[in-house]
Amino acid sequence: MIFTTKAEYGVRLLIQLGRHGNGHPVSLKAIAEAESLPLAYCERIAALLKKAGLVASTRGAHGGYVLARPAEEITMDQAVLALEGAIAPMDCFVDDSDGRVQCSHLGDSAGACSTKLLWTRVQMGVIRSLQRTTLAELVEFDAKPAAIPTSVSTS
Amino acid sequence: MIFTTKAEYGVRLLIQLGRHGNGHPVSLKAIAEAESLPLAYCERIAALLKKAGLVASTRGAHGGYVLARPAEEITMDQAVLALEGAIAPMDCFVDDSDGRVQCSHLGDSAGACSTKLLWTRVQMGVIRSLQRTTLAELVEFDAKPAAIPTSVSTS
DNA sequence: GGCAAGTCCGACCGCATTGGTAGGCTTTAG
DNA sequence: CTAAAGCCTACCAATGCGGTCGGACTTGCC
Repeated sequence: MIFTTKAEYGVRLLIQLGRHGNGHPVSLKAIAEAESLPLAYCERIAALLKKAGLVASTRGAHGGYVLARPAEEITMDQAVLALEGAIAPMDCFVDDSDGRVQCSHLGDSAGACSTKLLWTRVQMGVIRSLQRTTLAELVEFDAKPAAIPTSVSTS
Repeated sequence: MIFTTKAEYGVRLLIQLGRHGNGHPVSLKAIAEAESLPLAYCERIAALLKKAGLVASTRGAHGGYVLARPAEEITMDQAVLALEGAIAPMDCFVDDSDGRVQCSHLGDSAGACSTKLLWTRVQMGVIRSLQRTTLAELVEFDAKPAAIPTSVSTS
């Protein structure tokens, strides 16, 4: 059970955009170098974020990307949904509208998914955790990493 | 972000064992037929559950599997951990002892994982959702599926 | 106008994992 | 002794992921 690197890179990308909170855009090349990520791969990820309306782009020379909204209004469930396609704990869950997904097993009377209850709870746990985290929070955490006692010790 | 079918099948398997709550063991063949799952694959999954001490097996004719503990004491985080290997939202999280996993990126001073905060929260959300669900609950849900209003409507 | 710096877009590729199968062993009730 | 069951190892096809390449198109700037 893991998110792919799309989510990881995409969130990192958003954080970088949040740090350079000026008006003028930041090029992907600069971000890719700062995070040491492959540029071509970042392009595809940025496309996902743009399609979801989280970032805006200006083309041509001195172009680049900007956050389409203030970092406080960007919650991580929007980001991960855009990057990962869906937030479902099991592949029998199919997208319904957006974010909210449901089990798509044969609903024929008896039986159904007995595991549906479990995966639905897990899904809600994930989505709520993501919703509670804003981009602004991550940007701030990135700025002063030593301040917060997260009980996650890096050996 | 999905669990594999190991988790799905494994939980289904546990539920079946919970339903036949008698003393004498149930053969995998019976369960595989009841859930229409490939038998050989179920064997490997049952091995995972056994290694984790969730089920006990008796070999030979009329043998099979039994829950090693009462269904009320089996929480889903134990099950999923046994089946899936680890409960980590990102593959840069490496297993620490069991269940609790941590980011294993280069901890060299500046930077570190700025996304660590996010994935840690998600991980906690998943684990808490799993811990709150016992096998007994799923068995009961399986018995009377119409009684609980889960807001998950099967169209 | 031309050039360089950017975003965009599609095709392609190696690799690891997943889901599943096959076959053969060992154990044990009847 | 035999059939029913657990066990165990090796194998295999398909999928998706991470990543690359090449080429468009746009645009500021000299």
